[in-house]
Amino acid sequence: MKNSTTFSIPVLFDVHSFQHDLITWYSKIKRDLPWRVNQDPYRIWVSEIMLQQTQVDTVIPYFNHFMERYPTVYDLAEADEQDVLKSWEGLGYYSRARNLHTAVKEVVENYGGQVPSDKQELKNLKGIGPYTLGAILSIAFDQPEPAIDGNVMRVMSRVFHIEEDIAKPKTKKLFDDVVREVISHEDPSSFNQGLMELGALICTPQKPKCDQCPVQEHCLAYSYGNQTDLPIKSKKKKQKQTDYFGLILQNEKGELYIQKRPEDGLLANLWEFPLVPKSVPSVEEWFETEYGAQIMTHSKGEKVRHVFSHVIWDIEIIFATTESNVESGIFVPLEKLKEYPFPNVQYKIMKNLV
DNA sequence: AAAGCGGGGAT
DNA sequence: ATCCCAGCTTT
Repeated sequence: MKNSTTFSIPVLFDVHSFQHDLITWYSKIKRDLPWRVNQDPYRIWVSEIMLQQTQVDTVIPYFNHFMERYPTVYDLAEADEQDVLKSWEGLGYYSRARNLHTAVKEVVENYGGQVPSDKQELKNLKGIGPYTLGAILSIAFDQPEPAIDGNVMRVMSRVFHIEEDIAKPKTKKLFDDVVREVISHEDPSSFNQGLMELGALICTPQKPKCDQCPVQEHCLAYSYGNQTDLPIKSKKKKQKQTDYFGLILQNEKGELYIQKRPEDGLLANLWEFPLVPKSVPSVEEWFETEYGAQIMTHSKGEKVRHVFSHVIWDIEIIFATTESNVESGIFVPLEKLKEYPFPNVQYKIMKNLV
C-alpha cells in the first residue's frame, strides 16, 4: 500500500501558532448550540446528519424535537420509519433519516447500543461518510481525524492558496492531507469545529470578514489579496423542468386520496397527492389506465412551482371526484392528513384545500 | 467520476 | 437568479 501525499504545508507555516490562534478564538466565540452541551456520541451523530447541506438555524428546532422524541439510540431503534420521517418532515434529503434509522438499529443489535469509536466500524454504518466519520471521531471521541466539509475546504483553500476545483471528488484527498498535517492532536474537537465556525462566521463565501479573522496572519490568500477568488468551484448544470397536474381527488365521503411514494428515489417513502404528467391527453383516461378507477375532474386550482436542487416541478391543481376505491393508496379525512409525512411540495398543493 | 437527492437562507 | 449550506449513496 502506497502512502502518497498530495500536499505539503509551506516550510514557513507555523502549525502550532495556527492551531493556537484558531482554538483560542473558537473557545471564546463559539455559539451555544444544543448539540454542544455534552459529548454524547448519539447526539453528535444526529446533529451531524441533520447538518449535512443544512444550515445551523434550520437544524436547531428539528434537533431539539428529535432528541426529545428519541433521547437514546434505543428509542430511535424501536421507532417506526414513518414516525422518523414525520420528525424529519420539511428538512429534506430524507434518505438521511432512513439511513440514520437503519444505522442506529445496527448499533443496538451489533454494538450493545454503544456508538462505536472504532474508525472502521463507524465508517460501515449507513449514512456515515468521510465527513461525518471525522466529525464524530473528533467531537465525540477526541480523535485527531479530519472532518472536511464545505467550510473547511473554503478556509483551507484560502489559508494555503489552493486552486484545485473543490467540486471534484479527487480534491477531497488533497484537503484531507492538508488537515492531517495541521490538525491539533491536543484538541482535535475544537480544531475541527473552529475551522467550521470560522467558515460559517468569518471566512464566508462572499465578503469574508478578514479584518476579524483570528488566522489572518497565517493566510496565504489574504497576503496575496485574492481571497475572494477562492475556492475554485466549477458550476453545476441547471435543473430540468416538468409540468404536472396535482390531483386532489375526493370520494363520496369527501375523503382525500393520498399515496405513498416508492421506497427508492426522490422523496422516498413520503406521501403525496398524485402528480399527473401534463403531457397526457386526458387526465381521466390516464388515471383509469394507471389506477384502474374512474374519476371525474371538474375544476382547476392555482399553479404551484417547486424547485429542488436538480429538478423543477410546475404543478397545476386539478380537482376530481370518484365513486370507486383506489387500491394503490388510501382515502383519509382532511384532519388526518397531518399524521402522514409529506414533503414541502405537497404542502404547497394542500394550500388548495379548504 | 458523475449523478441523484431537499429545502432554506443570503445576496 | 445564483450560490451556498457541518455530504452520502448509487451508478
